[in-house]
Amino acid sequence: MEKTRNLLFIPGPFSFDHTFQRHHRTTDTLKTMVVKHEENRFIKWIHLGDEPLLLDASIRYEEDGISIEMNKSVSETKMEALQHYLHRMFGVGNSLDAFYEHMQTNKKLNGLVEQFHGMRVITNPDLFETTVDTIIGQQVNLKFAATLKERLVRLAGEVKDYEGDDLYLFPTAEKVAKLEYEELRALSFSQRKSEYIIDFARLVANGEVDLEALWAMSNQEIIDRLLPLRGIGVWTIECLMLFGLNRPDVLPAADIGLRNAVKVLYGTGEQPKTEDIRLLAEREHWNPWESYITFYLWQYLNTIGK
DNA sequence: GGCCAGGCTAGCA
DNA sequence: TGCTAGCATGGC
Repeated sequence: MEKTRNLLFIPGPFSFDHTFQRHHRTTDTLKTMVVKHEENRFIKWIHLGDEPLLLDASIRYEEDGISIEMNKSVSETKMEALQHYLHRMFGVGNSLDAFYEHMQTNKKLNGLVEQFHGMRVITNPDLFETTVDTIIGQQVNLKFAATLKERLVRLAGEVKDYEGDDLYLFPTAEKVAKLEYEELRALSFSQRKSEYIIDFARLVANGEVDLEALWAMSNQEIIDRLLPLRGIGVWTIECLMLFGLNRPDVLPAADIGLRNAVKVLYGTGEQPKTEDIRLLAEREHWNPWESYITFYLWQYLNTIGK
C-alpha cells in the first residue's frame, strides 16, 4: 500500500489510544469507524463532495506533534476537501498545550489531564449526521439510541463490509427527507422523534437550513439559528458544537453524563443540578476549555464503568 | 415491575 | 419568563 503524502500536521502531545477510545454511539454490529490501535490507523466512510470516500489514514508521531497520512492514494481534486475534513475532525485549532497549561492550577481536574494525557477531541464534521444522531439520543439510554441509529442507517443509508466489519455511511439529508414518519415509527422511533428527524432533514435538503454556514458562526449565533427548529433544544445544539463543530468552549451543563461524572469525581453525594455545574465551571474558571474538560470527565466516567 | 435514560414541546400561570 | 406534565420506549 503506497502512502501518498502528509495530509495534516498537528502540534502538541497526542495519544492515539485515548483519542480513539471514546465511546461512539453505534452498536457492536455497526461501526462508525474501524480503529487499528497497533497500527495507529483508522478507517471510516465519509461523505466528501458528491460521492462517498473511504478514509483510511494513519497517525505518525513526529518530534513535536503528529502527522496524518492516507494509506491509499487520493485524487488531487479530493485532496483539499479531505484535508479540510480532517482539520475539522481533529479540531486542529484547539491547542492541547494551551489546554494543559490552563489546567495546571486545577488540582482536581489535573489528575484527569494526566490520566488521559494526549487525548484530543475528535468529532464527526458531518453536521447532518451529528445532529440527527443527537436527536436520536434525546432522553433514551445510549444502547437504545445506538439501536435506533443502526435501524435508520439500514433503512436509508448504506452498510459496507470492511474486512469483516460493517462500516456504515450515514444517509444524506436528501434521503432522510424522503422518508415518511410511519417508516421510523415502525422502527420504534417515537412519533415526535420521527417528526423531529424527518422535518429537520427536509429543512436541510431544501436549503432552509445551511449547516455549512454554522462553521463560521459564534456559539451564540448557532444557538439563535437552530433553537427555533422544532425538536432542537439547547442540549442538542451543545452536542452539535461538541461532537460536530469541535468547539472547545461549550458547557453542556444539563447533560446527565457530565453531572454524574462531577458527582463521582467531586464526591458531591447526590447528582448536581444544571446550575451547580455552571457555578462549578465558573468558580474553577473552566472557560475557554469547557468542552475539553467535559470530554475528559466523560472519559473518566467511561473508565470507571458508569 | 419500576425507575431511569448524555430532552423537548406545549400549555399554563 | 418560568414551571411542569406528558411523551414513548428500551435497558437494567
